[in-house]
Amino acid sequence: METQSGVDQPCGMSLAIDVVGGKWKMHLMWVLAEGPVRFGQIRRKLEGVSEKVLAENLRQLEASGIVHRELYAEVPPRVEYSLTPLGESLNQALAPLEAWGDRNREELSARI
Amino acid sequence: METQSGVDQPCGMSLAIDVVGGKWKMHLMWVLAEGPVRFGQIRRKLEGVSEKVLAENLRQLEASGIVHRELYAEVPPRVEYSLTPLGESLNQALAPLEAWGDRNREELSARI
DNA sequence: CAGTATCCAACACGATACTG
DNA sequence: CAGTATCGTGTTGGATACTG
Repeated sequence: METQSGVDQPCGMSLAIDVVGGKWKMHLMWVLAEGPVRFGQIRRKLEGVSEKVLAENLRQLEASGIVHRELYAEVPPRVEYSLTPLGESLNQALAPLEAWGDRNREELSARI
Repeated sequence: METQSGVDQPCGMSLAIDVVGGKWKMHLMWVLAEGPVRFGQIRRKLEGVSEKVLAENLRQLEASGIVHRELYAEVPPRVEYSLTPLGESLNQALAPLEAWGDRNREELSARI
């Protein structure tokens, strides 16, 4: 991750982007929003992501205080990921952006 | 840019990220929001960006229909960049995310 | 099951020089 | 002034094999 895009006084956007930037974190938020999920479940929902990258992204979101990781001492091991309150608030803030993308889906798909 | 992060049915977020992803486009939106600006002005406001990268980003935003490029046939040449209506609407959608980053600045700066 | 360890490829970014 | 052309580099992501 490219922490703090070299701009003078980091605006809120910079911080947000540092948190959810990259190819998968946004999709991850989308999956996590539906409730606690296990590692394998996420992999299946986010078709195309490698184990390495998924693990990395989860660690980063965890470090940012967005995701909570609950390890159950069982055999076989079980781990559940969920959003923290901060993560929930981020999801709220993300909603308008998603709505925007939906509203302009036609126009954008044609151009990108 | 990483168009269409390989997920089945692209959610609105994917589209939005494809548009404003990368290190500089968000900051660019921030600068453009204040009104028409010239290439050199943008360079000075976004300290650290190279001419090449700035030009690339502007071209991409232009292609996405977010930015309008107005060329004045003068000597020396003058070019002004501004937000299109679509760009303005994107800015609106971005606002909550920025507000979120501002609200949680303390907490995030410590973690990232 | 839930990861970690490696290795590799693609690409975004950066620095610099040059042009209409 | 407003770019384009080139070249080099670091980071991100992908594929695969292996482990507690």
